[in-house]
Amino acid sequence: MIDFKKEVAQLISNQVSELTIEEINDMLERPVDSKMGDYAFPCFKLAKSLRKAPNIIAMELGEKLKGCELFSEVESVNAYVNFFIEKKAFIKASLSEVVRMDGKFGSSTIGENRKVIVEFSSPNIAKPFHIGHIRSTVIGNSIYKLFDFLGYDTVRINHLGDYGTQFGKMIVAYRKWGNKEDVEKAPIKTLLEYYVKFHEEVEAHPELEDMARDVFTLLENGSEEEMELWKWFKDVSLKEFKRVYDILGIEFDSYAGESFYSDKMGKVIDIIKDRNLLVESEGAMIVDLEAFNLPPALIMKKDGSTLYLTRDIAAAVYRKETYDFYKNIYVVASQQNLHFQQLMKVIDLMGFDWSNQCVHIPFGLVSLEDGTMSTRSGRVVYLEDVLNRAIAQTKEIIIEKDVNTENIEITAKQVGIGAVIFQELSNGRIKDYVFSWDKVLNFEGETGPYVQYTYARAASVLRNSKEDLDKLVVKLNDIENIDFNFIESDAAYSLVKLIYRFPEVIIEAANRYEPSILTRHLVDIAQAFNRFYHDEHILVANEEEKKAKLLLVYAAKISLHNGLMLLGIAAPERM
RNA sequence: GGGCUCAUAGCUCAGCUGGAUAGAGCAGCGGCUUUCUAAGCCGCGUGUCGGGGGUUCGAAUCCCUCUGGGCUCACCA
Repeated sequence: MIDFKKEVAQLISNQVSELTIEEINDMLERPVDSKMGDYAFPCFKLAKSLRKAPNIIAMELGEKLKGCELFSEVESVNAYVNFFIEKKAFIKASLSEVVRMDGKFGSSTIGENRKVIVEFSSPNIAKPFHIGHIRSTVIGNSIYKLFDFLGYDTVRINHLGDYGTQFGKMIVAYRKWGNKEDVEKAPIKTLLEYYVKFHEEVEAHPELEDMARDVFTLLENGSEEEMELWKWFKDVSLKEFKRVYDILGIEFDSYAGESFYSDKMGKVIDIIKDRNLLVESEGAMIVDLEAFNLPPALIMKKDGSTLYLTRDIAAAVYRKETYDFYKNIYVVASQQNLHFQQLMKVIDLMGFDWSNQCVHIPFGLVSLEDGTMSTRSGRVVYLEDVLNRAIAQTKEIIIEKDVNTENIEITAKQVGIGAVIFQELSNGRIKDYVFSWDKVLNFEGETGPYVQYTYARAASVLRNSKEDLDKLVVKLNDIENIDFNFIESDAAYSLVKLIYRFPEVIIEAANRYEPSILTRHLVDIAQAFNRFYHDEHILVANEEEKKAKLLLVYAAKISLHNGLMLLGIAAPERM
């Protein structure tokens, strides 16, 4: 595809020797108002070296650049030189690209032969999968899809919280107050009750803590009875988690959680020792990070058992050895910023030059209207409930609107789940937010259903065109014979512009690990499409006009489809 | 107290590595369906961009400082 920005930079570069083409490219911007042009070059920086007023420079430069074929107009306004791309060339370049990519529009091979690991979701065994977990799950899934679409080899890892003293507590609690049937009926809910009770009882009976620690030590040493219970807890929990993943359509390549690394820490500790990093402090073994303005990293407890950080170091080393990753991405809450700073610093000090290939992608906290979520106090909104309620509401709307859809169940699921995921990916990751039923169940405006609806509209137009879709695309392939005059209106042209930018938006979203950039762009495309759809009639009698417009609809439809897919959202053909 | 982070319209938020009059959605009011899906489209905004300094031709954007919220700081994960 023609990179129009580069073309502009080249033109200017021919006239301006003071700046390199890269510098010019960086300086080029898109004017706030498209009436001012497609690209703008500000001349302020040249004022010093040319010893002229910026507006004079702009005027002179503008004169020299007039009359080149890719640009219909070059205009100087104040200190800016504004470029208007020749519309037909632009439309042709944009839409040819969509057709050429044959459904894969927006994808790339820039990541070829590079392995990217995305660790995400990572819930704790025997704890509820609540609304707080949606962030890592959905953001991580989208980041995975973005990298996958850009050609990277990807590995999705669910780093389960399946290890630690908490399981000592759980086993003690189960033995004291539990019974098998209850757990089998509602595993996580019941196990959580035991866990809560443990914390209540421990106030009056502090010896329970010691029991829990002892039991965990037994578990760590592979004691059969404890292992069996732990395995059971894990199995029933995973079954519940998978139910949620199925609804969301999310899969993992590996469920290697914390316990997976329990036998891989000795080696890591040896390296730390060999490097003279391990020092004793208050009975525990630490790596002193004071020189880096960080609190000490605890490697080993007084009693010799390891900690979360130790396991994460082992996990990183294991992953490097196993996958030889180009990037090792952790989609984990911002609460753990310090943890990851320490993790990466220790890896660095251990002499691994790949420590900077590990990247923590933090996100903000979800709280409830009555405060922070707390599993121990039972103040929690289950993710599964949110999803089911969104599906139920969608079903009501479908029935009320009497939508022509083959299968209400499937459509309701696609739209309901889409609404929840889209809402989650709408804003910047780092922001904290308060969960609100009103918000997730609102389907108007900048929402998932709005984008899906737009997609369904486009699909409907193509259906109604009475053209066989496959044949249509082949026909459209004949780009030379399409008269782009018919899609030069403001409404059509602004849609083309957004479609043109779609591939670069995907790259930016991946580079910044920020799916919301894509989410926002999809809303823009949907808005532009709806305006076009409303203002102009597509299935007109004139065959030439119809052909041009259908090509645009087709391009919009593919963009929306691929965009939604990258967010982990289905694109329904009817709704 | 130290570190990290956030603060933009009534509410929820965009605003890319500084650039031309700061933008959406929601809520509110008013329009638009003999025409391809009204989950739609169009119109209506007097914002100390938290306050104060600084850098710059130019700052919501970069630096400093203050205020306010969130997270976090040794044997949990």
